[in-house]
Amino acid sequence: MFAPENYFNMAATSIKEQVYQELSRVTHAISNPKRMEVIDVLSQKGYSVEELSKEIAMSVASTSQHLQVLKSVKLVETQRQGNFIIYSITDDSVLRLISAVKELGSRKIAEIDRLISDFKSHKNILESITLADLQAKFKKEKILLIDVRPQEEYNAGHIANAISIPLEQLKKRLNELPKNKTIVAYCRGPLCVMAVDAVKLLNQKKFKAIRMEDGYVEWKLKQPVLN
Amino acid sequence: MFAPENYFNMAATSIKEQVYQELSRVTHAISNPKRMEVIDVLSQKGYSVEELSKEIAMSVASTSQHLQVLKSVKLVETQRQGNFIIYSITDDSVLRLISAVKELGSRKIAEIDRLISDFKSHKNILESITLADLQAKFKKEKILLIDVRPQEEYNAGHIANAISIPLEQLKKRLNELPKNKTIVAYCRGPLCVMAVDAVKLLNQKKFKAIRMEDGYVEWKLKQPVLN
DNA sequence: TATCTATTCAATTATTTTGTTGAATAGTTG
DNA sequence: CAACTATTCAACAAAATAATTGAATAGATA
Repeated sequence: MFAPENYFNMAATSIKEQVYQELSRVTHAISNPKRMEVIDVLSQKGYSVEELSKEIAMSVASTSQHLQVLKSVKLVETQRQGNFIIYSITDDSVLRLISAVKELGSRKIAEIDRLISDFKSHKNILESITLADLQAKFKKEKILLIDVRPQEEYNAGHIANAISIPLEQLKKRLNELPKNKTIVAYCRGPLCVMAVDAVKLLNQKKFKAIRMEDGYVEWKLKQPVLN
Repeated sequence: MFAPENYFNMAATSIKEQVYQELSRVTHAISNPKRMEVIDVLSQKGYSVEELSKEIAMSVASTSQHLQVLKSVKLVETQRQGNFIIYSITDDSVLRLISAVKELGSRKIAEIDRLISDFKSHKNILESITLADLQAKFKKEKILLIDVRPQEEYNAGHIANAISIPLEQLKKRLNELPKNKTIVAYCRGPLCVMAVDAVKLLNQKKFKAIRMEDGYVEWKLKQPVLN
């Protein structure tokens, strides 16, 4: 008896359904605005529950609950450091997933376009370059790349050849910067304004400074894989 | 007064929150097993609501509702054909998103590993190659690539150089196939068993046949972008 | 071992989501 | 223009989710 249809409809269907069930657990985990934010925040560096709860403006217990959800589908992992439990992104496949969501979201949802243009006009964001532009620029002229995020985020990982000057220290450390090079400032990514503020201050002080939209995460995803 | 912190905390925070809100609408749309299945089914070809409701075993009204959710975040789009409204995937960025979810899911969720190994042992799936293997094989030996999905799915798009022999016609069309070439059969992708059945039949009839795990979607995502 | 503290669990309530049924709508075809 | 039909809307009940508070736990330090 040759009944190929049966193979497909018998147990396969139910296994297929179970697979969809499991896969949707992953997307469910990032289908909540707060959890989305958590992933984004953790993309910069590891956080303890308490520290994270401040960053996302939410009670410790709720933060913990969200983290449990993310952990149960292995989007984040834990590691104990003394009294604290540090949560971080499991690996780059998480970054790729979030990046795919962002790409689709910002390309497809009119509302996001509107929000981003609101954001930009509100912030008076003028010139800015991307990672691709940066590489081209590197070849043409002398450039100093500065990372204006908080020191801990720089320590957790940064773009190659960037030096750390956290925004809050910038004003006091102007003497460290050259006037004959173009200064490129970056921070967490397209929606972060630390680099905007840095560039504003630098231009005011007669430095030649521009902002890079992309941040550490965007750069990291473009690096060749080592292992 | 230089108070950079304010820039970040003022309106930016609320815009940031709104962005997360909007982004999570995208992931929410695929955070339901049925909608996940819908996207997967639509990845093969466009479907009318009624046709789709049969494929996913759900009432027409519910199917329509799920489609509205997917449409509202532009994951699917519509096009009228006579009396029917045909739903399809908007573009490749949707495929990339789903593919990122699948990668993360199958790499991270133990449950999915278990389901897939259940599936494989149940189906007695032995040898199979991937897309990468196929290209290498093409150079070394004579190969005939057959697409055993239903005719309409082949018509909607297929791997280059593949010929269409739907599984249900295979037995009658054995005379069209060569004995001196290796026959590679593919269908919808890793979890579809049509190619398994095809290979079983072909081997039984003394053809030299193997199965390719990847399907049309996997192939399409690897093609260079044209526009 | 005892104490201290970060984190997690449990119980609760308000809100959202899901799938159904049956009615309404819009668009096509004759 | 009338009849038909695919699709969508509306209303409902059951189930799941989110955020809070306060209690419990597990691990580290002294």
